[in-house]
Amino acid sequence: MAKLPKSGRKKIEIKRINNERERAVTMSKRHNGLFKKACELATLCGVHIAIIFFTIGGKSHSFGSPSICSILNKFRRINEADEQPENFMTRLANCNESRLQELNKHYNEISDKLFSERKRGKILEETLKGSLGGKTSEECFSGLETEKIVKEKFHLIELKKIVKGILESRAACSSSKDDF
Amino acid sequence: MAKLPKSGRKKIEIKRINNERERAVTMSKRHNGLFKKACELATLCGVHIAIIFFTIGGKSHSFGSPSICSILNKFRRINEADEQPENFMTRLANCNESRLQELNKHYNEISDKLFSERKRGKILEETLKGSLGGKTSEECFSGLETEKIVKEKFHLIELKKIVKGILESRAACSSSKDDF
DNA sequence: CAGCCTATGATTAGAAG
DNA sequence: TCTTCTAATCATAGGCT
Repeated sequence: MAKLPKSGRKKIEIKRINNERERAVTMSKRHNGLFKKACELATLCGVHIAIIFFTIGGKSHSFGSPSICSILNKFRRINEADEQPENFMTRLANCNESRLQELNKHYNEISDKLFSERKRGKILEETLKGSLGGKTSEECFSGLETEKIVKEKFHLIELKKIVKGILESRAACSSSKDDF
Repeated sequence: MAKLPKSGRKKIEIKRINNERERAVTMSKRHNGLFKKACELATLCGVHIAIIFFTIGGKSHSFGSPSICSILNKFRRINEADEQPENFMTRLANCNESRLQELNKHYNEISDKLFSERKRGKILEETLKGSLGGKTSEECFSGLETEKIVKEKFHLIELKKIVKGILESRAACSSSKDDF
């Protein structure tokens, strides 16, 4: 109570919280935050949105604007329009599913690393340039030139798009223009 | 060309954005933000979550962890208890299929790029160290230490394994676990 | 679990490419 | 559409009630 308010937010790693109590608190906070974001998105952009989630304990929470049912029905109509389901494919999809989650995580990691590495390169270059008094760094060593870096960047973006696409396509090969 | 941009974030009212272009931009940003939040919630708290939304234009986007259909099925079972439509999983699987091919290719590319970038950083560091006369680069800037680089390497290898695994599992995915 | 609090990390509005 | 940049707003970890 009479404690000095010293604590502030700290960076946390995005991985499962094992402490039950801590996890519950985080759940509660982020659950509210997520629904708030969804609500804002619906209002700002006029989208129809539904969110459903189940906690470890099996409780379900949902959010829907204008209503969950209308959205789920619409979703079902679109996706049921096709042919016969195949258990094999279903399993395949589920299987890939979890792997894709992993993949996405690893992708984010590697993406961060590349970013850090590039940033570091920049700092190095700046420092070097400064300490050499005007000489461009290219004159001092052979490495990747700017052009190559730009290309890398391009590939990173491409990869990001693909992963994103895969993750989004889980339900409806998304971004499909369905008219209804 | 390179003018310093003086703009910053401004408070906005949460109401429908009428300007189409502006709305699209906001949509894109907040869409990403929302899915990211959902992903974090799923990871941190182990919840199963699904998000579906439809834009004004009729495009649909979705997110699901572990998978949209498992969550919808569960939800439906709770609310109605009827049949399960998994037809679209077939399309999903086929969709992921080709994307995974792409992904693998791009992964190899980005892998190389990271390697090059790291190499470049090393060269820069060496050069810098030399030109500074003995001072270690750590004294001049913060960057990735060797240990971290090793870890990155590890992640890269892991990622590669995962991608490979996915590609190989196409025909032989045996285990599925839908614990609902 | 829900609230309050603060310092700080994360997100994003606005402008431009 | 998607990225980049900046600066300001927003969300939230950790602590306590």
